[in-house]
Amino acid sequence: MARWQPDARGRLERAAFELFVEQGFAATTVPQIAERAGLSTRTFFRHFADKRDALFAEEHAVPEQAARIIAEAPASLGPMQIVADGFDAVAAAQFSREKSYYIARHQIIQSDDGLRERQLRMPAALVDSLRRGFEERGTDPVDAMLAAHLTATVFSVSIGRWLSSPNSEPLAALLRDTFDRMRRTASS
Amino acid sequence: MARWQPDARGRLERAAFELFVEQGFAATTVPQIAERAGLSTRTFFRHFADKRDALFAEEHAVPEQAARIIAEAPASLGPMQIVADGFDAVAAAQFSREKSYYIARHQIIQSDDGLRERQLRMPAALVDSLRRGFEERGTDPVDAMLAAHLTATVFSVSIGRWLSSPNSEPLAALLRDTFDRMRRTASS
DNA sequence: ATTCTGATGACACATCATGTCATTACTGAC
DNA sequence: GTCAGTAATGACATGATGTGTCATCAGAAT
Repeated sequence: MARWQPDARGRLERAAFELFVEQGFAATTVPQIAERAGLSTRTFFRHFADKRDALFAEEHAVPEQAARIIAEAPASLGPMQIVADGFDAVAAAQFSREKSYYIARHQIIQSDDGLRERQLRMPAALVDSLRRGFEERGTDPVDAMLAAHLTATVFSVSIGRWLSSPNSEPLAALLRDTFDRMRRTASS
Repeated sequence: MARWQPDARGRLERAAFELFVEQGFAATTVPQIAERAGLSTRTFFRHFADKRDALFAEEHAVPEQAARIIAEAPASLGPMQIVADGFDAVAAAQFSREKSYYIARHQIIQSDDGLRERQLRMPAALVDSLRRGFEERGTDPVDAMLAAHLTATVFSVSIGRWLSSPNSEPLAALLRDTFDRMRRTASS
């Protein structure tokens, strides 16, 4: 038998999410989270840089998948062609929990300034990952940065549309539609 | 004679900037900033929500000017036309200090995770301001959001290019060039 | 004169975040 | 088998952050 209960990080994540739902983000303290997870406060800070981080444990998944897709794309394709072809794969692989979870999480984030700010790191990390991927294919740095920003915009706007209603269209359809509208807007 | 020295907020801003340059952001404490400004720690937190905020005192200027430009634009213009016409005015009104100041400030920000995250609020606030402005003109909400993101992208990328070298082209030229390249990238 | 207002100081306090050392189970070499 | 090494955790101390509350005092309003 292991000395400690397994999955300390996961227990902390779940305890934090539960407490944020029950009491709100600002009203829950790190010692409370640690206690519910059966761990010490110090251990919480070994797994997360701060209280907000417990809500962003999966933030690396999208940038990592994006980097893989770009690295594996045929050399003949330009950045925006790769992106257009990748939407379905990302939509299928990410956001695999129940939609109500993402909506609840979104509500927590919107309730707190610090969390809203923290969330801005997600599109920023996606831009970074995309830009690096495009640059490694030889794309001009400015063009790579622009393509990265345009792609992150499509994701941000699509996810916003997806979360705006429990009955919205599937994310993959929203990504394609937002991409088309982005192109039309850019050339208007 | 006034009871207190004037411009407490400005003195705090300058003291903070000096100390960040001298010692680095992480190594300077709020009591140090307050002492150099001749004020109490409590007064610092009356003017700024946190230590990082002292570096972002001017962050409202660009979104406010953007809102004004949109509100005053002829009703016949679409969002991207307003934006294309507004670059020169923004470049002329903002960033009026010595360029070395913005480069030094940029270096401080890049040196600290918390500051990098804090900086992400600037394009986010610009997106918000632009989106609201476009929506008030009757633009479809999704199109307004997309036009806002595209515009913020042009600003972010242009400012990045401008700060990347002390001898870069003037910001206004970079804005126009980045805008054109963004349009080409979007339709590639 | 009196009252009101607004900025500041002083103090207390909870929380956050980190440094440091001890503890304990698991691992692997011998 | 034993023993040293490693990794995760606990325990404790501490500096920094950020806020609530009340007092103080100059100038404005009346």
